[in-house]
Amino acid sequence: MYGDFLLVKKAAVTGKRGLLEDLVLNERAQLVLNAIIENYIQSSEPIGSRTLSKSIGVTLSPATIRNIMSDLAELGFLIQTHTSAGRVPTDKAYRFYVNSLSTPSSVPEQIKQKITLVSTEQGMQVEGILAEAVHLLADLTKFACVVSTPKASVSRLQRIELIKISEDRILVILVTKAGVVRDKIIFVKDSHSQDFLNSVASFLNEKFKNHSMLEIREKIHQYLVDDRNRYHDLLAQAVRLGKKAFELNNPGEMLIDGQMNLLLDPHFDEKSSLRSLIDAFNQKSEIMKILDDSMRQKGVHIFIGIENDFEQLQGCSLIMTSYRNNQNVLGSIGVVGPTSMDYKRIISIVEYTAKILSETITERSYD
Amino acid sequence: MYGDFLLVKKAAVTGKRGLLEDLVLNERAQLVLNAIIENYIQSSEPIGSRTLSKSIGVTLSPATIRNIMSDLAELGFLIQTHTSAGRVPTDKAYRFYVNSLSTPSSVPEQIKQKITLVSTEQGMQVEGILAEAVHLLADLTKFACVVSTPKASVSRLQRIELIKISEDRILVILVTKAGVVRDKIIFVKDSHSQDFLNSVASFLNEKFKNHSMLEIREKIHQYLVDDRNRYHDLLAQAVRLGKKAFELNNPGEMLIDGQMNLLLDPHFDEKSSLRSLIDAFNQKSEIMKILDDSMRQKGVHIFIGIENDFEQLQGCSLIMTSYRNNQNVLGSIGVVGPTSMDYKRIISIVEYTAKILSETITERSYD
DNA sequence: TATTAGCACTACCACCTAATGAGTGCTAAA
DNA sequence: TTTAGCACTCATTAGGTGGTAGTGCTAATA
Repeated sequence: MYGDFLLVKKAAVTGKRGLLEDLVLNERAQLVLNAIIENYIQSSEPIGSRTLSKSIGVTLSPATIRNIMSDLAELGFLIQTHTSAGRVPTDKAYRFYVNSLSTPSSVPEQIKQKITLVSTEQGMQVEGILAEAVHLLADLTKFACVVSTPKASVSRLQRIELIKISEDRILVILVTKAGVVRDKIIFVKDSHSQDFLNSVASFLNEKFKNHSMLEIREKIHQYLVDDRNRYHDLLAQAVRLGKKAFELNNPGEMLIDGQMNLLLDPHFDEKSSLRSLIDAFNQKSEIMKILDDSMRQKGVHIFIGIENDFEQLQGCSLIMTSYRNNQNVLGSIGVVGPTSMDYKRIISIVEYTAKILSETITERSYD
Repeated sequence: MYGDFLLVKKAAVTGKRGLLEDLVLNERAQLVLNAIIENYIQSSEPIGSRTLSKSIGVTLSPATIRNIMSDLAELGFLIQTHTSAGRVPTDKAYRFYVNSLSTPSSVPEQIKQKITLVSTEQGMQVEGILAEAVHLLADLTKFACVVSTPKASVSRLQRIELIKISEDRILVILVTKAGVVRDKIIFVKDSHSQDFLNSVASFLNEKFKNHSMLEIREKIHQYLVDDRNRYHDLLAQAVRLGKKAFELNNPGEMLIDGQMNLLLDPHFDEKSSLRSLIDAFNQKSEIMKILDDSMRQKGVHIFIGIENDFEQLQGCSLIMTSYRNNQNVLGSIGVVGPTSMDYKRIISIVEYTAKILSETITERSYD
């Protein structure tokens, strides 16, 4: 009763060991599974042995296919919505499918042409470019898309400005090498003249230009613990102001576009799945976490359904990748869609968009 | 066959003239109509004479109510979805209802407590405050909410900074009195030293501080046409750079939140109305136009269904109002929801949120 | 031994039907 | 002017039917 005969020792091929990973589907089973998946991705409807036997390249009778399907179901790659219905791929099947996509399919020339960012010509800043990129991605994929703004901690200082707003408020403007301008207000006890602030700013600029925010914070900390009384007044003040200026409570932001695209997708038309989607997008911190994680490793990251740690997203698949300038990885961009998305196509589009985005931002960077 | 007997000459009351406006429903018709509307707002289901006769305060038999309803239908205040169904209010009915809401119902204390903006405590800038406000509004109303960022043209200059990025690029940072920091890059033919840019900036600051962007642009234009050769070099350069710096192609932006809330509303569950909603939110310029218009007049603006110029929004009602600092009207904020929304409640929430937002931003302004 | 044909079975779906019930409009009586 | 009564309409629901796409099992076949 086992579908074991579909399995082949992977050990023979790679020599690796594992629980299920050391077993691999035999060729015909793979063929059938892939056919089912690709068919389902297109039609969004359960697929049966009869139709499959016609659409598949090899000549296999429906009965044979039924046997294979039955075994695949037993192994957890397929499920039936009800007894007499066709089979539908599980998350496990999609994972298998995605893993087997070795050749990164290239983006069709026709779509490539659409992936261009025009905002750069309009003197727009990084956030504007990101907004355009995520909008473009949403438009092309017809799913929801997210992008995280460059992490402040890794970006390096181009310039700091201190502007006196009132007796006790100073506007801090940080320009990073990546071209991001961040501003915040700090409150101070004693009033400083604008001239004084200028000196402080130029001191900070000189001292910290080209250093990452993380480094800067460390160095300032160093100054402070070293011996604060050893420094002359300007320096002491500069360090104290600098501490406030560089400690950004800004958790990093993200832009979302095309949320509503998901509604047109047949997979999200039940009220319940809609609810969790809404929840998911309201809890930005969770999505932010995923974007952050995707920054840390190279390449495209794919989270299929149940693989998502965040429960509300377990009905979706995410495809994420990072973007960068010529110096640093800055953030990540990706799509949120149904688990039955056209992975091949979407992956390539996300990849290519990230590439164009990286190029655009690199061009824009202040190096 | 006419329902004319429901009507009373309004002329007798106000002395004004008009087409339909000089006629007003008699008291009992108003009572019935209001009851139907309020009932429908709660239940979202067509309401019949029987149920109404029970729920209404006055004792009126179903038959009588039927007569009144029939007349109201003839006057265009009610429609039937089909012959044997109850009646549903039309846009005209909602308009009537909204107009008759004389006393601006106050926000319940319980909700008032929820309407507080905390971002101001975190050194966040105006955009962050706006984001919080619109999110709050979406959360309270469970509809989609929009807010426009302060118009650059009306905001007055607090300070300009010019930062040399590369030989041919200058980063311009504009800080407005309202506390908005805007940045853009301008391209120049010949390289300038940072020192020179500092002189230009301090010249521009001195000359234009406290003036609105609109005024500044006019003045610069004046300088240019006057006689550009009459000025000495610094001034000429300053004017030329200033022209570039202050001509913002930035069309003004808006933030949207809670779009997905609309999906849970029973009125938007048909695919077609969903499509036009998605279109509506993708075409930001149209919504922007409405927000802009709402800035120009005082008070709350209500657009009910068909009253919207923008076709895609004709299935919705919009409730908009402006927010301001102590000097200027800065932008507007509002909700987009079904025509059958609880106007009384939503209006008061929008109004109160805008008030809190105005206070918060005023506090934050640099005056 | 692997594949396939045949057959019984299942469950959804689309369609029809009849019954129900909430609602209307009209008319005549109060 | 209001209301009771009555005939009528139409959406909704439940029950029943046939068709269809699918399954699982078994026995025959290559």
